[in-house]
This record gives sequence, structure tokens and C-alpha cells, in this order.
Amino acid sequence: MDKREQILEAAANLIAEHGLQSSPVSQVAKQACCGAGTIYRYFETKESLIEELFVLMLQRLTSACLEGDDSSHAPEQRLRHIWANTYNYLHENERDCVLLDHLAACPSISEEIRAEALENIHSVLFALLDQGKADGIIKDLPNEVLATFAYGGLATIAKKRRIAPHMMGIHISNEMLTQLCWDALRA
Amino acid sequence: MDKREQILEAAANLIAEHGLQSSPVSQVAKQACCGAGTIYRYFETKESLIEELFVLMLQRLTSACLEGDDSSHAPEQRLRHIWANTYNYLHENERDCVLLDHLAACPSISEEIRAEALENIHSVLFALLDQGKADGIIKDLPNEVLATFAYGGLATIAKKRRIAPHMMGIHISNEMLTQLCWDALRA
DNA sequence: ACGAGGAGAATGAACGTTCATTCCGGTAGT
DNA sequence: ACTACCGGAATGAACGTTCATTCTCCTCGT
Repeated sequence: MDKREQILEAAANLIAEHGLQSSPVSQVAKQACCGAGTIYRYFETKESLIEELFVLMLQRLTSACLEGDDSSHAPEQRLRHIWANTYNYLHENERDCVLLDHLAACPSISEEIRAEALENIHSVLFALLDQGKADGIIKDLPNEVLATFAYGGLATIAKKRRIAPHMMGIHISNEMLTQLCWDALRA
Repeated sequence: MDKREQILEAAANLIAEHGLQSSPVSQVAKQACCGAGTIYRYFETKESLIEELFVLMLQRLTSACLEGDDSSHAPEQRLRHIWANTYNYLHENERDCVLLDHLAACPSISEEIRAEALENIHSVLFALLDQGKADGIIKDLPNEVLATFAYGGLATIAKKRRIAPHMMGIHISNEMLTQLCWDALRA
């Protein structure tokens, strides 16, 4: 296995479990089965390792969200599909999402990097919303507001469910959640 | 001014600006105009100071959300009022919200404390949702799902607006956002 | 085919820094 | 003078990072 990946994987596991501040380089090295110095052959600083982890996690999330998106389908269908993908990913990849929560609060990751990592999905989503608005089936509000509201709702539910599974009804179906999103956004 | 409050206030400002890891006790002391030792006269450890800050911030948020709630009004009106309060608070108290974001990701704050701090608002909100469901005007889904979806949407928009004001249309009205919430939840 | 030599990867003890916490000398109110 | 409280230098633990050394494996001359 590639050592670089091994280090990223080890850091991901440790940070997801113990948080950023409780994941010293020495521990990452131990979990990656290498010496502490080795990490610095692959990453300039701990910060840059963390930054790379963040970009990687966002890439996985956004590409999962867009998986199977078919531009020949109607906007409503496509949006529902993307939202279902989003919730599925958030819900099924617990470790990646816990990690993302930790990294999202990390001040050393710049706004530029965050924005850049979202460019892809934004371009798809915004075009879809524009089309929906042109068709008169979606509220005439700024794309950022619509997209953020739906994502925020889904992500917060996924997070709560992860933290306190007993509080949520055990069965939350995708249809249920995509319906919440769609009803919120439709004209 | 009470020294204890002064310390809490100083910690709040520093952590909101620089993050948890870059807010040493020595700096908190300096901003609170006292010695580092004095902080330990009022708080057992830095962790307990942070925990208290978290509870304080959540208290402010939840009581702001419920301000002016009138149980004689109809459920829809009450929910819209609470959502408007929520977004207003999130949007107008930038420092408190940045702080909450930082503390939300802090592993040393236990789940019990987090849940306890939300008890109040949950009891009001859930009763309201139950009534709405009984009246047939709200979707028949678990209260946690409904409440979390609406809050998550509002909070995520407030956060995005805080971080990247240029991306959001400058004017986002309360009516616009309460309508998103209401449309999502209504039957 | 084989062994000497070398290049680069890996190592982990050591370093300097930063931090939470402690402790003691000072100060203000009585 | 005595008490209660405060400040901030001192302390030691923990951390990120470095670097002298070791290890690994490939190359090439015989």
C-alpha cells in the first residue's frame, strides 16, 4: 500500500475518533506504522496534511452526490436524486463525515480551499436550480439560499442521527427527506 | 463588572476570533485584564471554562428563539415566529455563532451537556409540532426530523452568509426563510 | 551470478516552543 | 497588622519538527 495513503488513512481514523487536538503526529505515525519523521517526507507540515485530508473528504462527498446524475432527466427528478445521494453518503460514511465536521471547524483551512472544493457540485446544482426557476417549479430565490437550505437540513439530520441514534426514529427513508427538500424549494 | 463575566467574555472574544487551539489561558487573562492565576480562582480548568461558555451560548440562543412566543396563537404562526427568531439571532450575533461553531466541534463537551441545554426549546417545539400533526397541517414525521431539518437549513444559511457574504444575495428576508421552513414541514 | 557501492527512504531520539496549571510575593481593604 | 485576593513568573508536560543515523534495494563491475 502506498505510504502516503497509509498516512492519510491513519490521520483520518485518529482525527475522526479523537479530534484534531488529540491526534499528535506521533500517534498518526504509530497508526500508519512508520516513524514520525517519515510523515514529513510526504507532507510539509501537519497543517498541509490536514488540508489535504479535507480536500479529499470533500471530493468524496461531492462526487458521491453527483453519482448517477443524468442530465436527460427532469430537474425535479435530478434534484431528488442528488439529495438522496447526499443523505445516503452522509449517513453511510460515518467516519468521513465525523472527520469533515472536525475539519470544517479548523481555522487553518482557508476559505479559498473550501470554496474551490465545492465549485464542481455548485455548477451542476445551480444550473439545475436556474432551469427549475425558469420552468416556474422552483421558488425564485438566490441559488445559494436554496441549495444551502436543502443541504443544511439533510446534513444536520444526518449528524444528529449519528450522534444520538436513539432520538431519531430508526427508520428515516430517503423519500421522506427528499420530499422535505423538494417541498421547501418548489414554487 | 464581575470578574467572572469578564473572563468569560474575554474567552468568548478570543475563541471566536482565533479558535480554541489558538486561545491560550495567558491571552484570555490579558484580554480580561487579570493574571493567568486569577482565572483559576473562578474556573477549575480551562475545559470547565469552555464548557460553561458553551452552555451560556446555547442558553442565549434558545431563549432568543423562544422570545415572544405566544401560546395563544396558532401553531403555524408560532412556528414561523420561532424560526424568524432563530435566524435573526444566528444572523445578528455573529460572535456568539462563530463561537458556537467552534465549541460544537470540541470533543471535551459531553453529549449529556449538549442534550440538556436543548431540553427547553425541544419541549416547546415538539409540543407545537404534535399539535400541528394532530391538526393535519404538518407532515406526519418524527419531531426530531422536522425540527432538525428546519433548524439545520436556517443555521447553515446563516453560517454561509457569515463566512461568504458576497456569495449570498445581500438581502435575505425572514419571510423568505420562514416560508422555506414552513413549506418543507407542512402536510 | 554475485558482491560492493550508493541513493534515497525510513527512523525515532532530541530540540525548541507553547501551553495549562501552580505558587509565591505583593497589594488593598479593614 | 492581618486577611483575602490577585498577578504573572515559574514549572513541567506535550507537541510539531528536525536531523544524524540506519536500513533497503537497485545498479554495475567483475
